[in-house]
Amino acid sequence: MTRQILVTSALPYANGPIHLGHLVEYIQTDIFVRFQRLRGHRVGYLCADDTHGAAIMIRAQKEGRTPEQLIGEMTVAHQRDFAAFGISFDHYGSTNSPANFEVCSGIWHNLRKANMVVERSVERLFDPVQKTFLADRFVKGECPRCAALDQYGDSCEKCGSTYSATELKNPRSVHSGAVPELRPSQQLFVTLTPLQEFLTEWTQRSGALQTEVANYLAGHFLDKPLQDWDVSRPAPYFGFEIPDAKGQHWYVWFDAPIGYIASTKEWCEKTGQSLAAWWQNPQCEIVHFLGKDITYFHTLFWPALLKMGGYELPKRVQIHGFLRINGEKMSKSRGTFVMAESYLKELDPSWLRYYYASKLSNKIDDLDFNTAEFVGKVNSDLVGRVVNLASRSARFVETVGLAKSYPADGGLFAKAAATSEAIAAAYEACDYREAMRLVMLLADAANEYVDQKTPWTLKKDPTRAQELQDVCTVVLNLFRQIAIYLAPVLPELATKAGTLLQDPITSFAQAQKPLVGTQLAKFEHMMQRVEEAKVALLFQAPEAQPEPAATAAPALAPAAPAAATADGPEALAKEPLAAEITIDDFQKVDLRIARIVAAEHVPEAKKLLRLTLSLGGPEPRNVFAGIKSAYAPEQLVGRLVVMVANLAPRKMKFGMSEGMVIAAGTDGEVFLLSPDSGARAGQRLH
RNA sequence: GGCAGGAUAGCUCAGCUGGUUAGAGCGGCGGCUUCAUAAGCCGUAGGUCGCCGGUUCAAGUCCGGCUCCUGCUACCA
Repeated sequence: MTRQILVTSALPYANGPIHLGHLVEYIQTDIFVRFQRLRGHRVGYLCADDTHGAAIMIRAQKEGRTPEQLIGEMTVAHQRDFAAFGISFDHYGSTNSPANFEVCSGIWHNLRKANMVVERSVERLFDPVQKTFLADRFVKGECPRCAALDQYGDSCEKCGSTYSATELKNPRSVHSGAVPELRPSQQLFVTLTPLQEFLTEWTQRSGALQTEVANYLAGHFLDKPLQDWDVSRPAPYFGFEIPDAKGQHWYVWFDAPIGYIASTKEWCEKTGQSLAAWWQNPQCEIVHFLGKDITYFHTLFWPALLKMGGYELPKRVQIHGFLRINGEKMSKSRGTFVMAESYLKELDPSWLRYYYASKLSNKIDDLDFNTAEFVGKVNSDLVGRVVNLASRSARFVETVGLAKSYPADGGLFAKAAATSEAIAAAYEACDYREAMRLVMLLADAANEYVDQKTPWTLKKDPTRAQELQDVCTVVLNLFRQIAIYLAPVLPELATKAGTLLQDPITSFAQAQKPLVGTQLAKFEHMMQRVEEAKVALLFQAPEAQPEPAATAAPALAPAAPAAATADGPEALAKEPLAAEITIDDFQKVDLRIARIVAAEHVPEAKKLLRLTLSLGGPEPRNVFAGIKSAYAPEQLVGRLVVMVANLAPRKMKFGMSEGMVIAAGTDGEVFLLSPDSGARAGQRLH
């Protein structure tokens, strides 16, 4: 039976280029899509750029252009990278499209009709010093239930009760320490509680989710009433203005997943299909691929939107883990944040497709890119075992072609044909690792056969020409089967195999019947070996890159610009400048040079070190600093740092913290500041 | 600390509803071959299946406890 399958990959954010981490997902999805097409199913593979939100707006501002210019440039870059890796979208749209606005409006209309948009003026806590509304987590006070001190505005860590920030007794702004005022704020919420039962049922019993994911949702969100979802953002905001709420915009996470539908809509209009046939058809299987970081948007909010919008829910949400590089998190400073574009300069996309396939399973585990393993898999599996089959047989029969009828092969072809369904089941389950293992076993068997039949000996005896042709016919057919089974992963190899054997590979079913009597095209190598040095170069830390000559690949030199620094716009884009302040504001902050006289681990804390800081005077300060990940206590003792000396003392789990040490860095990076030599502890910074 | 997952050969991982001597690939070691992109084939050595206890005729597989690791989250004032 022909199935109809709509497949999506998560929409990449238009704020940065595609990197190797993204590609895990797009390659995983593309393999699934190509597999389904080879099985003869009707597939739509849709994606788009995710373009809205404050980050895009702010970045465009900084770069002195419009958000539209920024996202226009980015989508070109994204699609170029995807194309280079063979990602075979049927259509690639943008969330900033008329189609998306239309679909968003339709869903919004239904939410309104169902009274699921809660439009209310909320009394919220406002910081009169910072002049901003305060999120729950930025207010602390006494728990209204058990009167525990120093609790956040959303829940009490002592008694576990939840409440709203306005219920806190003696609230304080976490930013300024000021007493917050109550001020009205106009907010639009989508309330999910009417769907709580439906979502519980769907997540726990539909079979659409991996079990870890279902458990995560059950224990994290569905065990208590789902909170209303704040979907409005006041101007200025780059996004769609909400049609019935002047000055308010849909939050980017509202319109981003809807982009799946909008992209489908554009595709349908372009190709004369009906959108309803894909999104409102219970026979159509909707499959989403995404990373674990965006699980909850896709398994709670998104199903709710689909349900209310009158669309079908996904049959499957396939979630994968993150990419790690040689056992570590990807990191810009270590040079492991490798852009797709950098990879493409020296390496073959097919290699990465196969490598990821050989590692991917149905689990949410992270996937580790190991340089040595990558080289091994490409050179041993692909070149040594698979492609080599053609190399060691095709040349013997270049002039005579394949035998007229398929010779006896001891059941090899039949056995490989019988493996077809097991391989297909592994692809279907996204257990590509298992699929690759099964295929490599076939390659092993074929290589054994070559060894036993020694075609090179047959060649020397003209009377055994028929035997030689028979043996090569067998080997080339076994090779072709493998190329068919690998076609979802390695479409280019399939094309080359089709060209060599003068019979294009278009279907998985072709593996069931041997090919006979065709002529052969002139033999050409189908895949190059990879040099380890080239792969290693990819992951070198930025400062090491200007010296490629030290490696075995001197030809690479021109590619790496010998930049004097690694400065770039990323840091600023990630954390935009704060609102302007006056000199008076600045002078409220008393920054001092301090000497670390003692530093020690806090055994129970994951991120904190306990520092004893001297300002030169008699009373040292006790400060907890979240720098454990980057500094060992021994290396800190004696050095000078900058501290906020007049910060209100704060009671922490492990004791009082009497100040704050200044450091730069995001995403786990930490860089302490040091004064030039000559500065003394206790001196103020002006 | 809370939640979710994991811990099986040097490395990456399989081991379904408990059942004979625990598997694969890579790597190591030894040999064979030379058609092929220094590719291929054969053989071999490696494991107290994290720890403790329990259920059972029988546990890597089930139950309880513990240790460690990963992710999310909280503690980065």
